Amino acid sequence: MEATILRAAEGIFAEAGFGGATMQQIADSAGLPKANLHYYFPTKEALYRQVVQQIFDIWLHAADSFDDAPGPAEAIGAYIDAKMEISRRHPQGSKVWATEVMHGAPVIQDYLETTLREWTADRASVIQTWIDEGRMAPVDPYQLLYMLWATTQHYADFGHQIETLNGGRPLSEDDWDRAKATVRQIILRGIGLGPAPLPAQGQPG
Amino acid sequence: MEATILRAAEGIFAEAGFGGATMQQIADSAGLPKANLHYYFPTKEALYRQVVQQIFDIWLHAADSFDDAPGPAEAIGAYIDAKMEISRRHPQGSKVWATEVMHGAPVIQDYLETTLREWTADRASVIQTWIDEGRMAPVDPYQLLYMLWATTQHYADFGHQIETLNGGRPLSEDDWDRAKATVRQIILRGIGLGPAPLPAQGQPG
DNA sequence: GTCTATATTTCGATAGAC
DNA sequence: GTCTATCGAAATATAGAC
Repeated sequence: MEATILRAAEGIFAEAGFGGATMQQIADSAGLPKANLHYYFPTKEALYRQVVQQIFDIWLHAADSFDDAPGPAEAIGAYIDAKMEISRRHPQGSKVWATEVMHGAPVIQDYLETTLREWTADRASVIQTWIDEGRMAPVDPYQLLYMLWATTQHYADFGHQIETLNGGRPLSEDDWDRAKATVRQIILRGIGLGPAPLPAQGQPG
Repeated sequence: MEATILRAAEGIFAEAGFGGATMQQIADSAGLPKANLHYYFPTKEALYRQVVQQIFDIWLHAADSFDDAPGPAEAIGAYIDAKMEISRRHPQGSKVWATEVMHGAPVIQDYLETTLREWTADRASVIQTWIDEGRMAPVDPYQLLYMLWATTQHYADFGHQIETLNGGRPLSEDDWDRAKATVRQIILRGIGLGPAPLPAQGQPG
């Protein structure tokens, strides 16, 4: 029963944000009277907190793809694939997270300052080691991580815009494959792990 | 007077979203009685529409950097710089736009289907021409544009998260320079317009 | 044009029967 | 555990004096 409510709440919070969502909408979406929500979750904020926490856990699990790889190309490539797949399968959760952060993380600020900060520092350290060993191009590890998050989550958070630019149709299987491949290709080549660049050309002007 | 209200509204809408923002908050932020807002803007939605439209115009102006350049490296590099600068100077506007799109663009769907669709198709066509002429690596132009939007706007939309991971301090001048340089470097090298990749190495496993 | 006061609606949350 | 009915607070929007 909690799961039913959480699923409905995730969708409504993603569509309307915390302030815009109403308990009535969530109750209707879950097919329950409004009072039942308050039976399982004392307040609207408690329900919201659970929804955000769910998404945070999904993010953290994507780290496994990163940690289990032998080198930078495999690690970052697999991480991109994992994050893209999450954007595809849990777009609503990603939107709830994005909205929460954009509003200053009033509910999950403590997670940002503890779990996420440690997670990020650890991976940045691994990336720096690869750079020091000459296994990838020297780039700021934090900015690289931000780019990975930005590019992959964009397909969830801005999915509506992408769908509109795709002729109003959801991305097909092929569209998703092409998106994944392009992100992987540009990022990996961008950090020195791809094919050779084009030969220099004279540019007018 | 309209400008004062719009400036205050942008901040409140960015912090709380459309549903979470109240006319009272906007009035307080603007230093006006609530009734005056309704004198200049008939409804909350009309005020919100103006705020979103303002941001949309700022986005479109960033296209000048793209259009005025002689080739792909200059065009995309200048576009990244322009978009990063917008993220720095107008982070609230970017957040309002992001929230609007995440909620399904209920107010500006027509802009997505007309102006943005045409803008995107035009630039994708230019990129495809550069690819056909061998002036940059063959990548899906739409996915490249999405990556440019995602990476640059991330610094505005997720600015709070970045600031938290930056030790709770706003990005310094140097931080912004490093961010800009990293994004430019990775993207440009990622589309074949940078230095050579690292020599292939044996990877364990 | 600007303000105070208020009408009207809708929200989150609860009471209490079953 | 589940429902109907409702309370009290807060929201948008307006009326009307100045």
